[in-house]
Amino acid sequence: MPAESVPAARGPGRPRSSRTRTAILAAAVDLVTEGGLAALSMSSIAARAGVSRVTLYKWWSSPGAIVLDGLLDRSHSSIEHDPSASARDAIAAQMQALITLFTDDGPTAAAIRAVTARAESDAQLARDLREHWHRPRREVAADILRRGIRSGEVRPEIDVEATIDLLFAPIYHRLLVDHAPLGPELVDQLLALFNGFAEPAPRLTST
Amino acid sequence: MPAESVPAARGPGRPRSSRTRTAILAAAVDLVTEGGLAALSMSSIAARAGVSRVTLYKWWSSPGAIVLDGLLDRSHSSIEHDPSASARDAIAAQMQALITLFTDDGPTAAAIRAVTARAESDAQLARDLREHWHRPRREVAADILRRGIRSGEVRPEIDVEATIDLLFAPIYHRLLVDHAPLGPELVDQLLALFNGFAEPAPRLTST
Amino acid sequence: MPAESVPAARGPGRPRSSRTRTAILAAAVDLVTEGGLAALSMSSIAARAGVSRVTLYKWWSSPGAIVLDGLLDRSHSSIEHDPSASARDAIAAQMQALITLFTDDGPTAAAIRAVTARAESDAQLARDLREHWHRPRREVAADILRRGIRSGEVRPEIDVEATIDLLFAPIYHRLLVDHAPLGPELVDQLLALFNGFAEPAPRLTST
Amino acid sequence: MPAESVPAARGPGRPRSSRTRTAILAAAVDLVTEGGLAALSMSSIAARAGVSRVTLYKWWSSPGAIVLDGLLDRSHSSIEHDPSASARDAIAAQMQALITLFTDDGPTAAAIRAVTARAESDAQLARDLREHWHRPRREVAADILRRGIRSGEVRPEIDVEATIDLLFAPIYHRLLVDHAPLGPELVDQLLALFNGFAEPAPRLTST
DNA sequence: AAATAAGCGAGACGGTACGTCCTGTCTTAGC
DNA sequence: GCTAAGACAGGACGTACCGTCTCGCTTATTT
Repeated sequence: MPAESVPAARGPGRPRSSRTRTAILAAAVDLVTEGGLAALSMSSIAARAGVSRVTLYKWWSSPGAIVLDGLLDRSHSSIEHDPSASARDAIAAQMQALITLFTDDGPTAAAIRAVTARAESDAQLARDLREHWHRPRREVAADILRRGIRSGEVRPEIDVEATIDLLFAPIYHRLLVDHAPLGPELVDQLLALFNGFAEPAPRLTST
Repeated sequence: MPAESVPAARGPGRPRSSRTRTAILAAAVDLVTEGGLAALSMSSIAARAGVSRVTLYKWWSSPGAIVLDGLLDRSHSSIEHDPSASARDAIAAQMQALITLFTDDGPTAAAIRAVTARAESDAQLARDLREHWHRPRREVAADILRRGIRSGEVRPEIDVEATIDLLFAPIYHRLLVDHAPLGPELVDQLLALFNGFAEPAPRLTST
Repeated sequence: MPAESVPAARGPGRPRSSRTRTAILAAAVDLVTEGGLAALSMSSIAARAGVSRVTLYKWWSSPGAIVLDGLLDRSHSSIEHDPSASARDAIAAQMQALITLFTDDGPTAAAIRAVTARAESDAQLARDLREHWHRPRREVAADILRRGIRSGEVRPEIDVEATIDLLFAPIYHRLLVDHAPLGPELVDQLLALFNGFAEPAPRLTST
Repeated sequence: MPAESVPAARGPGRPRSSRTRTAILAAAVDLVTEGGLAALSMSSIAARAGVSRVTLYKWWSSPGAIVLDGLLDRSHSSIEHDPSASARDAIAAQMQALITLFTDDGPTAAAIRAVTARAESDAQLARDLREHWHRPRREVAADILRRGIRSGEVRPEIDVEATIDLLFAPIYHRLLVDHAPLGPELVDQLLALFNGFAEPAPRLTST
């Protein structure tokens, strides 16, 4: 149930109202921001958006799917990165961007928390979350790391997937469990513990 | 809503049935193992345990609280460690134990997933989960690290909290998001990326 | 789904609220009086009675069943008759009573119309209507006729069932189709066309 | 909403498809035969007829109106009678024809039952049913009775409307309430109880 | 041949009702 | 005083039909 940008081939029949779609996504994100998952139901979204419940069921299968769509709509561009930066700076920028998103953009943080929670009992939603949120972001990070390996900035023997988990999972973990504050200093704290970047000296010998 | 071990002051009236408590916790864990959060409700637990719904409300405030109680009952002993081991071995053992718990003990994995999900919209449950599950385990890890610092095995400039997140969050993240398999090899993959252990010999010999 | 007068054996559990039952039956009859079948739904009855829809489903299976119950509650006594009257007078009284019920008691007329209409597509309701409304009334009429036969007032060769249809069906037909006014004069008009009563002369020869 | 036989003034624009009308009426009657009123909806008729719902709304206002149209289309000719027969035979023939229609022609019986039921909450449909089904049939019966009065076969003091109800209402009543079988023997049973025919010989000889 | 107009299918949409399930509370009886 | 049984209001679920509203295509008549 990802966000579709194609406006459909335009056959017969009344065309889908774009105002409706927008209102629904906004209502879902607003509700989840204010009251979390508990405030989220097909009924409450429909009421808030001024829309019929049937219209919701027509296009989405669950409240979680709507929130995920709203989430993807509002933050799809955050995964870009500067190709000229060093691997370390690029990874740090990604981590920083994620933390900023979670701390400065309340709706996004609430939406991620809610969708992750709902995914526990909704396999389709779990799949969509993985495919449309985590996978693109992990691929960007993986690209950065692989480019760093090729350029000698990153040690070639690292496990890329484990590295991404090592650096990014703590951010999600703090967002979900809230056992410690989530702030910008976390980036440096984590990177200081990571030994995947090659030291200046050995870098000359590689390549 | 943590597990109470004190048998209550024993006033007048019919004493609380321990058989009932056991049956309720077992029913909750069974249900969550079979069907996740979706299968879990006060009604379904009461039906499975052969108990009145009112009894549940008398002692717990939500299905999540019951599952958490069941979870704590069945795995409270898993956080012990051998004081004679090296810091690295002790940390690795903790990580390994957690992974084993999640991969070999279906009920525990299901319960953690469910309680974490429910905690998104239940502040009290979130607090109990942090206090009774995460905090004791983090304290054990913190002890190991601090002892390592004192003995010179662990670099003293590390941030202990960030270190615990770095090493354990990936395990929870894989359990929840399921983007990559959760297996015993993850321990070595993660530790290989961690530079917090002071190494007598030059790192170049590792590989 | 007939009206139960037995107050149930009184076991454990909260006893059924009699106020609720009364309010539901009244609401159903009121609604059908004001707007006919179209105004009648489980939802509208529940709203009018200030009661949860679930409570309705607990005790009745359809709006029609509720109206029938209300109907039986309000007019169960109308089928009595004076055993000392002549057969002709007793039958006339029954016919008159039915017409009066339909013309003077709007709710009853509306309820009978609605239940008969709904019975077209609800076999259980049709059965209940036959058993609890029509059958008792037909039995009273049959008793009168059979007593008349024994006393010589009624010709013995008549078909009792056909006679009851002949005399009473026109009343229901006018109520339902409304092709001609339903008034007290109909009783004499119909009886004037009926030849089932024995003439005064032959009466002496019988017995 | 009666059947129009005039092919319309033929203005500009695409003419109405007669195939469509036929398919719709057939679909409505089929549905009502199979499942009664409950199976009848604008949606189900449209689906069965392979037609758009909008087309239905263009020409009819309700499912009941469609069924009535279908009913009138299929049985308009059944009210003719032989002018040379006696009044008694002619009335008996009308009664017999109605019973035969209801017992041998399932679709017609189902349609009458459904339309009568729906008419309870649809004043326009009730009017159309009276005007286009009952009134023509009652007029034929009234003609027979009035001709009988003129010829001396029928007693002049009878109330014609009441007589028609007396003889025909039982047939509709049995069709709707189904409290007793509807069969050809009913005609003689009813006529034997009717004293409206002037009899030359003394009634005692009948038996 | 083009313009005009109605018939008609496809599809979106708000609204209402359906019957079911779970929640949290309350009321009774029994242990 | 713990517990089971049960009644109840409230609210969400997912589905069905309602009636209305665009659309775009088709089929005819009129200019």
